[in-house]
Amino acid sequence: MPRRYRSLTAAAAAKAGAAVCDDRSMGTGTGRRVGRPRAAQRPESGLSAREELLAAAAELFTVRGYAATSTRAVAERAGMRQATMYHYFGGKEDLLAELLEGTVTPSLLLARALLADGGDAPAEARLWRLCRSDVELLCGGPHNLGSLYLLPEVRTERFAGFSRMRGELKAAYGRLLAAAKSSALWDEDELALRNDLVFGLIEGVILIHRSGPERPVPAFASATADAALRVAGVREEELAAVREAAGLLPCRAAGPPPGG
Amino acid sequence: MPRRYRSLTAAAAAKAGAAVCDDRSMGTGTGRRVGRPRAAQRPESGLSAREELLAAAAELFTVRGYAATSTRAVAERAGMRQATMYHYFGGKEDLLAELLEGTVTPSLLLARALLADGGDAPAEARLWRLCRSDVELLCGGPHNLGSLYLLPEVRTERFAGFSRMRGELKAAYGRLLAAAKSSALWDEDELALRNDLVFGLIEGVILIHRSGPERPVPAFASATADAALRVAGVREEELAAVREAAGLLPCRAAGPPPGG
DNA sequence: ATTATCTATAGATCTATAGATAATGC
DNA sequence: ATTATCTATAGATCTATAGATAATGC
Repeated sequence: MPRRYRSLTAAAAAKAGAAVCDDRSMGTGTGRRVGRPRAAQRPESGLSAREELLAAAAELFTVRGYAATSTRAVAERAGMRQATMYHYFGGKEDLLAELLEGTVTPSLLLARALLADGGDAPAEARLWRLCRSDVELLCGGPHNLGSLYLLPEVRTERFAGFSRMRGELKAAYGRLLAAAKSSALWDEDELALRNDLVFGLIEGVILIHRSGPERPVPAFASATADAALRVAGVREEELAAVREAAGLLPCRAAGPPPGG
Repeated sequence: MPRRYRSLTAAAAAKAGAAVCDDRSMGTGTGRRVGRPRAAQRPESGLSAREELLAAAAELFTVRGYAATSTRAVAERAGMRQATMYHYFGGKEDLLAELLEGTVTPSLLLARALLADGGDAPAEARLWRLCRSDVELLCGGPHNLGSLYLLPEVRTERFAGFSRMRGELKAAYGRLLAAAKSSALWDEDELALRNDLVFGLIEGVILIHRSGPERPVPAFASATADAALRVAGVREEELAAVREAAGLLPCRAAGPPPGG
């Protein structure tokens, strides 16, 4: 079974897979494809046209900016003419919505799993794991897709689905925080404050990471998870035990822990 | 002497003051102003035309997005026609550059002052103060100008001045961190890592703050500074002393400490 | 005379649709 | 017949400039 959601492109592929289950639209090696040939032919990328569009959008939206990227720029980077994009997506907003949901989905699934059946592991260890995975997923991809979270357009109704998912993710951080021993004496306000601080750290670090990309992502993600637990009030001398316990957590419902 | 840089508009005013020293272009109460009257008259705002443009740009760039905001939208929100904007600014980029530099300047000035003559206060206290002021300045204004830092356009040559200032600010965080006792045993890599984590926390918290604006900004800024010191490795039982020492630091070269 | 504004517009986009075309599938 | 693509384009922008105009200043 192939690893899912390993990179952002893979996440997009998994999402696309729901709509396109057979490989009619995938390149199958030879040029034998249904439909009029493209005007500008390029070597097979191995991606479906839909995936090529998402990959092009991911690059252009993060490098040039969403509003500054035209549908023509996306389509031509994906190897087709501007109008052809409308065969796959209703417009630029649909591309953005799919990219956003594709990046938050894996973190959200992990968060749900950690809340549901991580009963035996301490909440601190589960929080550490969620922090590390979140940073690893967003810093591990080729583009800084986390920066798209802040687009003004995302506040509009069109992206309510994504906003809801992101809110649920933040709430999961809050629930793990509330279950940690370090929060035993906090009132409701203090809990909400620490929730904002931990979530702000994770998102901020994801955004800033591009300034020092020479650091290996897994080590950076672990160090960020350490920092999040410090903000959560875990004491320095307890951190090693938390990391230890987090290493024993399963990745999802089944399967070996990654990086082990 | 008026307080400078208190709000973003004030910062813009101080900047504009360098070019326009007399108040020819300010409304003086009556409608007696040089030049053709505006087509759409509005009540006097008390701001110069230049400041009205900056204020309009701040609102529209943060709410709708930079690339999605037209020069026409900025000019008309400022109460003038689109072409008139070019009398004051070379284009949209000049507006953005001035907003960016106006927000980073006060933090940078404080950082320099804390590095230069904070010799008697411990580095931890100076770092705490810098963190608090940085959050207070950016969260205290009416718009989320911090989100403009992440615009793809800011990476271009046009904004090299701002990028340099922001780099200097980050370096100042790093120098205070290096001078703190908690960093005594760190190697160079660990120091760079903590620098990224602290800076990421501050910027991330600024960006995320809008989700819970019911919290008073000064308390939030202090709590964020606490969190930054936890990430810097300061132990829980030392935090109160750091806050105490930070409270004794002067605001700038002269003048009473604010909020005292 | 100087200044701040206006109106008008050329030229360059950009989005979304209509309708044609060149493949494969049956 | 179905599909994926193409070409062409209408209509709606948006930027930056040219040149006119309506105030005050001297």
